[in-house]
Amino acid sequence: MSFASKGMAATAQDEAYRAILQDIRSGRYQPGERLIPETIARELAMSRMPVREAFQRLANEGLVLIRPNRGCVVSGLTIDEIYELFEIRSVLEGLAVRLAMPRFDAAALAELDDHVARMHRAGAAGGADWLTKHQEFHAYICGLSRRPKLIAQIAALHIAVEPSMRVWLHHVAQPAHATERQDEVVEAIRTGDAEHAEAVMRDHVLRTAPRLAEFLRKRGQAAGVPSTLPASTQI
Amino acid sequence: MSFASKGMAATAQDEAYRAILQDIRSGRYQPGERLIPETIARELAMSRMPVREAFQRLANEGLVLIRPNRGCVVSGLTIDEIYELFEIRSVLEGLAVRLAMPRFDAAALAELDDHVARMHRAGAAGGADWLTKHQEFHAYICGLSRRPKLIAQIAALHIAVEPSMRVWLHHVAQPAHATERQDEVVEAIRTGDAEHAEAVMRDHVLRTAPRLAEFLRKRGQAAGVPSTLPASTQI
DNA sequence: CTTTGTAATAGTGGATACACTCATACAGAA
DNA sequence: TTCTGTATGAGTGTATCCACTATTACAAAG
Repeated sequence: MSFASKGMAATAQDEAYRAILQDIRSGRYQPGERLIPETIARELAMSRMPVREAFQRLANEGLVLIRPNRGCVVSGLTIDEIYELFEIRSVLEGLAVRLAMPRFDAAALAELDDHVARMHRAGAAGGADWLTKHQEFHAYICGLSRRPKLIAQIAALHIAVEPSMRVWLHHVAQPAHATERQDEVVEAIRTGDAEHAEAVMRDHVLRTAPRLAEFLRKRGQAAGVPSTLPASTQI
Repeated sequence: MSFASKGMAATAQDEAYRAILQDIRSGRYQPGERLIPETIARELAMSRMPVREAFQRLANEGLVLIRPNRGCVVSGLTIDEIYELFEIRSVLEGLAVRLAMPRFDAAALAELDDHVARMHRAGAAGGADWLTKHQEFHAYICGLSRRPKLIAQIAALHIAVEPSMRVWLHHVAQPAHATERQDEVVEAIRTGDAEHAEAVMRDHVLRTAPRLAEFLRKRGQAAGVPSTLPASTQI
């Protein structure tokens, strides 16, 4: 289930949130595109209000930008922002794998191998869901850390770069190429050395950034609408 | 200005957000306390609606928990959650200081010393604003990393533990004791070794956790209302 | 042809109204 | 007395309405 939400929407607002999130992740709503509450509300057969509240949540997660009196646009990422997200993800996933190390017994390692195998299959099949399998691989490792907030933060980071990753994978990259790197991570975990595993994971995460960035630069994209921070937490 | 928001509220919703956030940080709204939109709306001379949207934002930041049809409560942190937040903060601030290292010229180092001096003064005066000065110290270092999202995340973490920190500092701890540790960080920065500075910062951040946790355990507090993840980002 | 002022329109933020859910208190049955 | 069902009230979620803002198109002046 990777980084998707589970359960059913209890409320209209939640339903709106999920629907919009899905459409941003999948790329249906492109960066820079303006989201009009009324339109989406009609689509989902509800009123504007729950849609607006969904916007709030999305804005807090940085997926959308709300400017007062000027509406809501899907916030693309600049190259710098993508780098930054990968930097953050590298240390967080490094932490996660370090904390997860004590829980990697034989069963966990076997399951980890399964994940890698699934990734390989999805990659070889040229399947578009390699990305999903890749996220599941990372999610499995992070999950073993048993740190709910850490897991949530990492998940949010995966989601933030997902749209960019999708166009990248769709247009050029052969996932198979990326897959071989995963083995390094698995190997490091197998050594049992937590510090080492952390370092390798950091490295592994960071390695993707420049390749994605280069692709986006060539496409001239990713200069869309710079996302902004939640207005709250500024220094 | 530490981790406070700047500028004026452009919208009623923003005003509500700031007001509630302030009251949670200061401890006026205790963990477990229920927040009734109507009441707060009356207090701020506005309607329920912007207050509700403010709740959404606060919920996303983990400061508040919204259960469908059951209202909004201030979410205290369990001991485990406090540890987790410090763990996350340690790697993020470690990253921040590493990235900030190239920008620590003579001027920056001087300003850093100023921050430490201010902290010492506030601590010696038994001032309640030692915490603020301490946050400013960290914020200054993080700010030099020039990573907006990283800075925002760290700020959010500082805010999350702020209520607990306030009761701790108010009841027992002598900030002066904590202050001497800062010098280690400054010293490490002065060496110019980024890896070393990162390690020291990690250590510095983590050191606070057990002391705070022990205090809260003795007080029997911190078992308030466990905060939850944004329903969105689960694995 | 460009610039500036103005009108029309789309869209946003907020208030109010209404329907539904949950919790509490209380009455009656066991 | 204890348990269960019901009624009542507080509070939540959503829809609709209104006032205001911003943007666009267009017209008049330079």
